Amino acid sequence: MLDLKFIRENPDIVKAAIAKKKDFSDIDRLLSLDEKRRAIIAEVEVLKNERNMASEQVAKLKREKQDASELIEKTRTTGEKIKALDDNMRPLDEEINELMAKIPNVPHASVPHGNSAEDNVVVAEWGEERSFDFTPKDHLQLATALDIFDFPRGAKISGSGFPVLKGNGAQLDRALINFFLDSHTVKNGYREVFPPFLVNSTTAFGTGQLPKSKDQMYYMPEDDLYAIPTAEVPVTNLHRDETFAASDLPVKYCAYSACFRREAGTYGKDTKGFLRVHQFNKVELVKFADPDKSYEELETLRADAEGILKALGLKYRVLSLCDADLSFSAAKCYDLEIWAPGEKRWLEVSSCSNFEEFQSRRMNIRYRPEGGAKQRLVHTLNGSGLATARILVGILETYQNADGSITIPEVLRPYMQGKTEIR
RNA sequence: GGAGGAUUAGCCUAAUGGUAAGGCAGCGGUCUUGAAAACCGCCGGGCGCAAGCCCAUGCAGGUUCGAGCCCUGUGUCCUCCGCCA
Repeated sequence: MLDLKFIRENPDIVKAAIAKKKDFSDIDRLLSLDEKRRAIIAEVEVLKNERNMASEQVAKLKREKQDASELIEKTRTTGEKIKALDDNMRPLDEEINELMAKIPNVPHASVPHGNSAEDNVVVAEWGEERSFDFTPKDHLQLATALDIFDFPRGAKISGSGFPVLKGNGAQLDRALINFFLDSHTVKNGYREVFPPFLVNSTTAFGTGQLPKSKDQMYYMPEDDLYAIPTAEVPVTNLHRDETFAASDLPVKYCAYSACFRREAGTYGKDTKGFLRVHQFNKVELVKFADPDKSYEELETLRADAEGILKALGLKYRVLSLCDADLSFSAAKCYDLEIWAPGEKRWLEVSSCSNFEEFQSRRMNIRYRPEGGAKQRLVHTLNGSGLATARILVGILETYQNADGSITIPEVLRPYMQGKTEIR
């Protein structure tokens, strides 16, 4: 959520951001409602002051055992006027809140301009493309032959897009989760959290999934709970309605969770294998940062995610998303993409974003600066570190051998009882 | 699922229907070689240059001149019963 005052003072900046993100929020409508609302507030505050003073007089008269009935009668009409004005204001408040909740974040100045994902800028590339002396297969062919993924049975028990991992595939997935968590907790200084996978609507609102992306989450109406699309949602909400001391910052968490996504509207896209599924495993990194240092924190967050890819020896590149491709809540975002030699394409495996105050305003997460100054909103950041599904694709395709076996990357072997290959 | 109880600021705790008191923690200062103690100030939010005004006792309504307090609905937590890995 943006600051209404900021919108009032910078309507053109906000309108430009809305246009870029192909959003339809009506800022003129918002500002006209805001103006009406503020006029009513000015009026009603005078009346409330009148009423408060009169009530105090009544109290005084009663204490002195004097008659107050005349003043009470006079004040009755003031109360009625206040009620009428409050009633007028309620629909304004509601519509303002609704509009505010749907206005996207404004891109940071360092974000490249563009019109679509085509205009994202490659800011870094790492690793050599592996050369093959045979024709590399794609992950689905490899996994099917090794019997480590089972899509048909996943479809039988849940539906399409719910893969079953088996044998070495299940173990490899678990190895990745543990490797990610160990890397971030031991080397990178994140505190591990294991969050609930179902969250209430207030929580889903806090990180920005509600109201706009309601249809992308699985919802359990009996209990009014949502299945989390990412651990970002519960972990960022850990500190909702809390205030940090400045010396606490940055606060860094990593969390494993299963992630559930309806992927409504994407049918027909990436239908093959493990590329786009309704349930997958992910280790998420979340930071709460001093607003003056959040862009440095974004760089280290990105470096922490990149470190995993380097350790796994996967060729990757980093994109700085252009303003048109930025998500609803993000002010700036880097995507990490690995090269999949079987698919012969780049696969997004991580998004590292700075949300600035956009989420912390929704969640009321503050900190008190050094010297006891007034509380300020913190900046929140998060990034995948990483998702296992597409990493599995990258590993199978990159480390495949001519006979269809897979060499296990060295860093994962301790997590797989020292095995060196899957066959 | 049923029955009770609780809910006030970071924490703890007050307030015959009369306009949120106090303590702890924290921050700033005085004092000190340094620290502690002691003392002074600040310590929910918004608007305002300021004086000040408005809002705030889980949330939403209602009654009232006036609601932390009374009424209705609801959220959350705790305890007990039932069921259960």
